[in-house]
Formats: sequence, C-alpha cells, structure tokens
Amino acid sequence: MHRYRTHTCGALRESDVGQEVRLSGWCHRIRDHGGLLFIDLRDHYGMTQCVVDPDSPAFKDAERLRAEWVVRIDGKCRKRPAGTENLDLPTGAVEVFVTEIEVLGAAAELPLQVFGDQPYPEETRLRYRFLDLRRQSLHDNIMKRIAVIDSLRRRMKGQGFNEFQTPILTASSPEGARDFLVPSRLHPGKFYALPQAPQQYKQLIMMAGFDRYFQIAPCFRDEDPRADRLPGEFYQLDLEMSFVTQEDVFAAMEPVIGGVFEEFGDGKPVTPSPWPRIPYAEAMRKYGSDKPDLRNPLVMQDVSEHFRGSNFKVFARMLEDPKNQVWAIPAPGGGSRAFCDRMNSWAQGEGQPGLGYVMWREGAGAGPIANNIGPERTAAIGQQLGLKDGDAAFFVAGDPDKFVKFAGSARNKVGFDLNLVDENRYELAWVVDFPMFEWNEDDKKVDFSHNPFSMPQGGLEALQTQDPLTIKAFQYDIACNGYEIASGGIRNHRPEAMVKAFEIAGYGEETVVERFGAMYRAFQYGAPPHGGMAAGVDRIIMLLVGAQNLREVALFPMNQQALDLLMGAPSEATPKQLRELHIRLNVQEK
RNA sequence: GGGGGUGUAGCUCAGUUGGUUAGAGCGCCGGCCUGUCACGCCGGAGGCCGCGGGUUCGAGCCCCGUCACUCCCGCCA
Repeated sequence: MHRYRTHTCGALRESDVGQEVRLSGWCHRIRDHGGLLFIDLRDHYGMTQCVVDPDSPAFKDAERLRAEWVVRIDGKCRKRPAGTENLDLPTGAVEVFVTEIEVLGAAAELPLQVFGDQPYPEETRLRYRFLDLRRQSLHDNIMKRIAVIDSLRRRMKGQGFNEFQTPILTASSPEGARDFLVPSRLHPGKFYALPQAPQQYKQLIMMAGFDRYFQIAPCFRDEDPRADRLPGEFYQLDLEMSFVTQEDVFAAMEPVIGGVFEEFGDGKPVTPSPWPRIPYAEAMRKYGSDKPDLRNPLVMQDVSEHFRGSNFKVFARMLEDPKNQVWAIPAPGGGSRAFCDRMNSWAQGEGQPGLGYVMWREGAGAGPIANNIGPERTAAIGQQLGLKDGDAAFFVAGDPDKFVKFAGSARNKVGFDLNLVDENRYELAWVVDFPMFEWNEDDKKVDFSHNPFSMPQGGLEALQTQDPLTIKAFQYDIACNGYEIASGGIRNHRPEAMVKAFEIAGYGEETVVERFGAMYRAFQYGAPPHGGMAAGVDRIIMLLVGAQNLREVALFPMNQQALDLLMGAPSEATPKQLRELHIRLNVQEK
C-alpha cells in the first residue's frame, strides 16, 4: 500500500465499496456525535466522509482531531446507510469506516476558517494566503486561471504563433510607467530594469525574422494599484505579427479572446465576431470612456443648443465659450425626485458642484432646470433623447475634455442604479483610432498619447502636414464590460517616421538613438511592417470568475501598498549586500 | 501626493442622546450525545474598544493627531 494514499479524496464511488483504502488530506469539518464521529477529509480533488465509532481502534485518535489537521486514514470503503447519502458530493454515496489515523501535520487555531465563505479582511487573507488558497472559491479561481492560460496558449499555437521567452533583466525604458530598478554589482552605479512589457523585444523578434510571437509575459510597473490593476507585477498575453494590417490582428485575436470568454464564461452570451469597432472619439462622446461598458444601453448626447441663450444662466453663460458644451445622460425610469436627489448627492461626493436634471411627468418637464428653460426647450430635449413620462435626464456642462470622465461614471451609475445593465453577458468591442498625440497642459507641449511606437494614420506624410493633435494612430484597445482588457497597435517601422514622431513630441533624433537605440538600429536594416497587442490575462480571468478585484485571481498578490504580507517584501538589505551593490542609502527621516 | 470608508474577543459583527459589569454568532477549552454533512445540547475561557493626546464628573461613542487596511483621484498604454 502507498505510504500516503490509495485514492484521492474525490475518487471513491459505489464501485469501490468493500475495498481497504488509504486517504490523506485535511480535516475539513468534524462532526462529533459522541458515539459516532464524522470527518470530512478534503484534498485538491474533493471530499470524502470518514466515519469512526467506538468499535474502531482509531476512535481515541479521532476525538483529538481539529479542523485543518493533515491526516492519513486507513479504512474500509462502504456504502452509506440508505437515506444518508449526500447528493452534493461526488463521493456522497460512500464513506470510509476508519480503522487507523496518523496525524501528518497538526494545525494551530486558525486566523481564518477554510470551511465556508465568510469574508475576511485583506490583511488576514494575504498574511495567511496559504490558508485562503485552500478555500474553495480562491482554489477554484486559481484552477480556472490555469485552465484559461492553457486555453490561450492552445489557441495561439493553433494559429501558428510561437511562444518566446524574453529577458527579465533589461534596460530601463523612458516611456510609460515607472520602472523597477535592479542595481548592478559588476557595474557600479548602473541599473537593470524589469520590463514594463516585452514591447521592444517583441518588435525586435519581428525584425529578427520570426513571424508570429506570443508570450504569457510577466510585466512590471512601479505604479499605484487599483482594484483592476495589480501592484508591481501582472501578466499579459503578449503577441506580435509581421506583414499585417490592423484587420489581420483583429481577425487573429477575436477567436482567441472571444473563445476563452465562450469557453469559460459559464454560458453567458458573448459578443459574436466581428465585434463592433468604435472610434475613440465616438466612445468618448457616447459613453464618456475609452473602455465603454456596452451592457449599459445609455448613450449620452450633446444638448448644448437647447441651453444656448436660455434662462438657465449657469449653462447659458458657460456656452458663450465655444469649447464648452452641455451633455445629457438619459435616465429612462429615473424620473423620481428621490432618484434625482440621490444622483445629485452622489455627484457632490465625486467632487462636482452638483448634477442638474429634468424629470418628465404628465407630458411636461419638472425640476428647477425645466422651470428655467421653459416648456419648449424641455420638450425638445426630451424628444432628442427619446424620453417620456417617468424618465429623467442629467446634465453635465463645461469643457468636455475635463468633464467627460465624470460624465462617463454618471452614465455608469445611472445604468446600474436603474437596473438597465444586463450583468450576465460579455460585451466586447474594439476601440480604434486613438489619437497619436495629446496636449500636455502642465508642460504646455505635445505628448504621445499612447505608446510612441504606433504608426500614425497617414504615415510620415501626416506627421509632416497635419496638426499633430488631429492625427490618429493605428492604435486599438479591446473593451469588455467597462474594462480595458487588451491594447495594441500597428507599429511605426519606418525610422524617418519614428524620428519625426519624436520630434513632434519634442525629442531630437539623438534622444531616439539614445533611448531606443536597439529599435532605431534595427529599423535601419530591413524592418518588416508589424503589429500586435497585449491582453491583460489577470483582468480577463477576473471577468470570467466574476470577481471585483484582481487579488481574487492571483496566487500571491501584494496589498495596495505594494507590500507582500506573506513573504515580507520589500525588506531591508544587509550592509554587505549594499556594499557589493555600491549603494548608500539616503532615506528621508519623517 | 490628495480624498472617502473601515478599525471593538482568534474571526465576522452589534454596541442607543456620552452613563454602572462592552454583547452575539463562528472558532477555542470542558461535558453530554450512534447517522451527521453549517450536527445538536450544557458550561467555560477569551477584550490596551488600532495607537497617542484632548474635552468631560464620566469616552468604545465627541475633538485633534497618528498608524494600519481598503476604495477612488493623481499616476498607469
């Protein structure tokens, strides 16, 4: 007989009745009836009910057991008495009558219970992650993560993509996020950086003549986290293809991303291919977001004309500045004072002065704004938005660039609060035509708005002739249910266009050579047109398991302060380590 | 860097307008219990009310500060 087990805890069935078996696992739950004692023994594979009574030589040992002790039990598999079967367990037709118990690992009093699904504070969960991971929901999430990643690999390989590994210790790159730095021992005063993404490597792989690259790539960014942004490190399905247009990338990726949503989405409807393509400008105008939640049917509209010259002086005066507008968020079914007041105080909580609204009832508008602008204008607004009695609309005014984000979150709130969002579906869309550049108000200069490696639409000629702020890039995202789950672009593989693009952003050719030397050099020696994207693996899995937080789908995440409470990272270095690295600390005293 | 929320038993939480001895459930310890599967019943231990200061005759509750966790803004393709 094997030292630890003949079967796993999920294996025994009625066909095994009569066998002498050996199981090892955790005591999930113990029910001590005095003369009869049940142990639910649990391992990765499942759970088996084990029974001990005073006739068993193991009875005394069994009475000592507590939750989460690891034990080996020997016994006989037998059919449960009629009427006591547990249909909820695959092993529920049988039980093991225990004759011997060996304690393999006792457990101290638990800081969190493995049994049940009681909520626990993040700090406790992270410090005792190994216990949290035993709990069913996290355990299942991690197994689903593994299955999703397997499926992504299979789908990518099936399309002729090859999986590469790229360096983890690399050079700091000036674009994008803050780098994690690693001091060099051999080169005093110099540092490696952890890659924010294998962006340059994957482009170099294309220039090296490999055609289709992918990688489940670890990415490192030293930025503050969010619920949908893990601190420190996260994973991307990273890919790149040569000799492709934007449409080729879409065609390659829709079956991969859409496929995993169909495969792992518990049968929830998934947007069929081809997915909608929404220009960035349209997404911002209709949804107030570059990652719109398309489960929400609400579409915002510009209603400036109805307020221009009206008696609602706050808006009328704003509209005298041509860059200002008034947008309306329709709220079908939201025409109650209670709801509108609630939205108003929510807006104040968001740091807004308030949120103006009109309610429609008995064929006319109601509320302070309606009173000010009069019945004709109110009716015209209702008509434009397609609203009727019982509905409302909310208004946001000012410079759209400044209020659009707030308008977008108001649209979300109205949609969710009025139950207009069907949460049981996955709505996927491409957001395309991102602007190449944007105006940086702080520095009074033009910046790259996404990554500097994207090809401007119109190429070099557009860079030479157009107002930079009107140039669009071959740059695209995938939005799903309000999350950005992937981002990519067709790359700028022409050195002269690259130099020109950087010049517009205020960098000379010498800067390009200095900062992106490898790419610049590679572009000189025959660069194929290429493009690709990167999908957020953690975020996709979060959506698939229905979690609200990325920590629910990561094995050993850090907390919001980027501390690893389990391992105790980051930690201090010894004087010897620092000496070898030529580092002297200069920590500010508080 | 900024704003919001939370912090009371090992854990989840309750705790009235500031008023005597701070409670419940789960867990833990002891006892009873032969068909449970959230087993049941009886008893018990367990508290720097995050920490520091203040107001008050009196603070878990009010004020100031601070720390921790979390959500958001900034930041981040």
